[in-house]
Amino acid sequence: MAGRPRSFDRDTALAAAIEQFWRTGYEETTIAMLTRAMGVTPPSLYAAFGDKDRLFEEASTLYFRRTCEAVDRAVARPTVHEAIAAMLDDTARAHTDATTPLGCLMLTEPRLAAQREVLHGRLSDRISRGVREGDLPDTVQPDTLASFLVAVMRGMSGCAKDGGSTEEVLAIAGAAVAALPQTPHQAQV
Amino acid sequence: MAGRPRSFDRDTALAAAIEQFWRTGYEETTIAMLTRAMGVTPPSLYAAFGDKDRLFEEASTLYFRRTCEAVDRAVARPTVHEAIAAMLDDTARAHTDATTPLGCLMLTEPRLAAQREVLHGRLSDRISRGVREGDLPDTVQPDTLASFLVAVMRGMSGCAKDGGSTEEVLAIAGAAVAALPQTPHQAQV
DNA sequence: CTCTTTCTGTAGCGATCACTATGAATTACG
DNA sequence: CGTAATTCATAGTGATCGCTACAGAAAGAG
Repeated sequence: MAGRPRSFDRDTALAAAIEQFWRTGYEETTIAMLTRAMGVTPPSLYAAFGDKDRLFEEASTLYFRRTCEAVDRAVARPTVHEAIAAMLDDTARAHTDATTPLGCLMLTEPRLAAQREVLHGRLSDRISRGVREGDLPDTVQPDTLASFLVAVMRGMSGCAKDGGSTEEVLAIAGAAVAALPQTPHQAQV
Repeated sequence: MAGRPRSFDRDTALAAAIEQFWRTGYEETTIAMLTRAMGVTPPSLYAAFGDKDRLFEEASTLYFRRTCEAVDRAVARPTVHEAIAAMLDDTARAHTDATTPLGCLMLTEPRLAAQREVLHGRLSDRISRGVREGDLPDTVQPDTLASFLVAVMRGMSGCAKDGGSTEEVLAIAGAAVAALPQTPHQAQV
């Protein structure tokens, strides 16, 4: 059951597909764009990845996994304030990174609401822990603060897509961090 | 130089076009969708509005004018905090209004960055006035706070488009309002 | 070598894209 | 009325959409 071997690297092609979807979104990305970006003809694309929907599914899932890793790394900081500051700082830099498309696929693509829901849950969990540990006043509603943070990151992504500089997106992140509720014992800087 | 009169109301058709672009964005909106929504055949559409680009231009400009009026009304409040709170509250309700499409065309559509820039400028001006009048500490950078507010509103629009409830979007607005810098003489509630 | 299997590029499928040629229909003017 | 002007609906245009039939090419198995 052997046959002619594939003439391209599947992972490399998938990475190119991620970039293309990232740049132009699901709907505006055509198969022609993908085949050009991936260096593959249509039949090879369909044989290796199924159809456009399944390719997007695979691409966005891999993108999501990487994003989650980055979020987890930031969120592992000892205090909530450090965690959120690190996450927003990373986010601002990633959204304006010159080596990748602008903004964030997960935050931008309409059909990835489920991924955003997962992100929201992770943030909510981290915030809950912060409240338990006294980093935040217990008047804070983790769900609400998590929604706020997702909204801010989405706004940062949009700003980056509009051509906003790293400094401008970082400033948005900074404003959000400065906005976090402080516990009474913390100094207001 | 008379001729057969137009059998549809141009303003009504334009309103329908606004709704359609609002719901599905420029790129994903097809002429077929527009003709159906507007109750007009393609030749009539092209005769009355030019091509798809010019129709979108006209539709988005009218949408923008209305949005600006709402923003101006909110921003006219005596203090910056009231102004921003009113604007974000209105925004949250508008984004989840059941009688209109979800979210905000101006904040969502990639090609309307120029309109967002104008909104940013208005907010920046209002914030500058607030700093001059002592509503905000003079450490506040109007540009940055305006960018932050635009980002939050964009995030609210995205949340609404994802199906978020009025309460959830209002909560984001509330979190942003609570985040506004206070002058020393103001009580921290 | 042949046979089977799998991948390759070419070329094209029907559907839909934005857009329009055409001629009948409907008005005002004389 | 007749004529000019304008809009109307029908029925398409070529281009591109996602996707695939087909036949040749490249591998292992015998």
